[in-house]
Amino acid sequence: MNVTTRKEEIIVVASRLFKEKGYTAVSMRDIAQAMGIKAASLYNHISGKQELLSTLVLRLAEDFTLGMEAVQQESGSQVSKIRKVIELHIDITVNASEALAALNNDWMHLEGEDLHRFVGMRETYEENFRSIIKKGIEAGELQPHHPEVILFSILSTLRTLYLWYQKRGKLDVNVLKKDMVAVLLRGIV
Amino acid sequence: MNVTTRKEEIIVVASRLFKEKGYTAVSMRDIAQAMGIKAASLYNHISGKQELLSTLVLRLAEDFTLGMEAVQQESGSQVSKIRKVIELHIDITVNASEALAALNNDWMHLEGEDLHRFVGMRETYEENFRSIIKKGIEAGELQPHHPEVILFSILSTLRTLYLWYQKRGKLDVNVLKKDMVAVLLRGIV
DNA sequence: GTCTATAGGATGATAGAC
DNA sequence: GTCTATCATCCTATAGAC
Repeated sequence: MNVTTRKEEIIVVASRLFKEKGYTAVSMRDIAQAMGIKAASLYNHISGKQELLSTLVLRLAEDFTLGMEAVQQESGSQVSKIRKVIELHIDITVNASEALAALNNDWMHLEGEDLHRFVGMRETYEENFRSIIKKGIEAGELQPHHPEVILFSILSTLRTLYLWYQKRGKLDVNVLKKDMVAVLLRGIV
Repeated sequence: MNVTTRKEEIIVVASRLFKEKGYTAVSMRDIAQAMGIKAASLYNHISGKQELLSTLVLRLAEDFTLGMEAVQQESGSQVSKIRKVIELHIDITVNASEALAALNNDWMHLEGEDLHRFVGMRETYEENFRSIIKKGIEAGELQPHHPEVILFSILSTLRTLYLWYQKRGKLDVNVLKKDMVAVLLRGIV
């Protein structure tokens, strides 16, 4: 049985093209050609180009939001929560590396309420992460560096993992999680 | 005296707009409007939109290439070379944070020989960095993690620093260097 | 150095036939 | 569900006046 609708096919093809050239540089004709149909036919399945972007970005943003909420409700140490966040990013990267490009690079082309919702979700996510780091410093679990530097250095690595995972992605996911946690938490020296 | 030519003004304005919306989403009309002139007038100073992109990207790529060559010729430990590379990225970020967006996100819109040159420079840069890390592991200066994980985690943080520097950039550059080196080398735990 | 006017083509999207 | 035909608009770039 085929559980993949035509609409979902279009979204998958679009995410691949968006990753390669960016949302603005991809035309509806490009997407249609990659599917072997004409551009006009796309509009039988989707309302327009914007819907493709907002579907890709908001879906993923919700995954991150739900994942972070789950981590926040755990009872372990702050370091174990950070480890869970790292694993969350790796899991999402492995499952949706194409769509992550849109989330990272093309979110600013969202319009109206979609843009507003995304920015809100991203801010909440960062604030939750920041809170874990601050508590970790207070509890003496983390080095007393500037919390923003810690937050940024971890988050920037995790956010761009998708760029690197496909190219060098021969590593087993569990090995990757183990090494990434070690490098990000304990450094390299 | 005014050392800023009209052409340089256009490049600066374009880099700001490219950072905000991406190369493809910025029109010549946008750039002209931001300068208070008409689009056609831009062509008296530049050959076209492509020239703006290739100037921004290749200029910076050369800065990184020269900086890396200087680091490679130093005589210190591998860790001290990594520290120098981190400082190189921070210096360039502070001086050209707008243009870094084009280098990171829009290099794929370069054409012909410019694209080829950029990709070559980037590969050489990564190869040099990888070589420092491998020597560091061999010499026992660095933890024996997968070299690619170390390379990626440092480089992804440094490459996206420009996104974060402007927002939270109240930190003194020397404090930032110190904290960034500490976090990237020694971790946070 | 900037303007108006415009060429020549690409773009997102719709209407209506099959 | 896909097609052809088309619209209205936007795009980069050029020509030529001032």
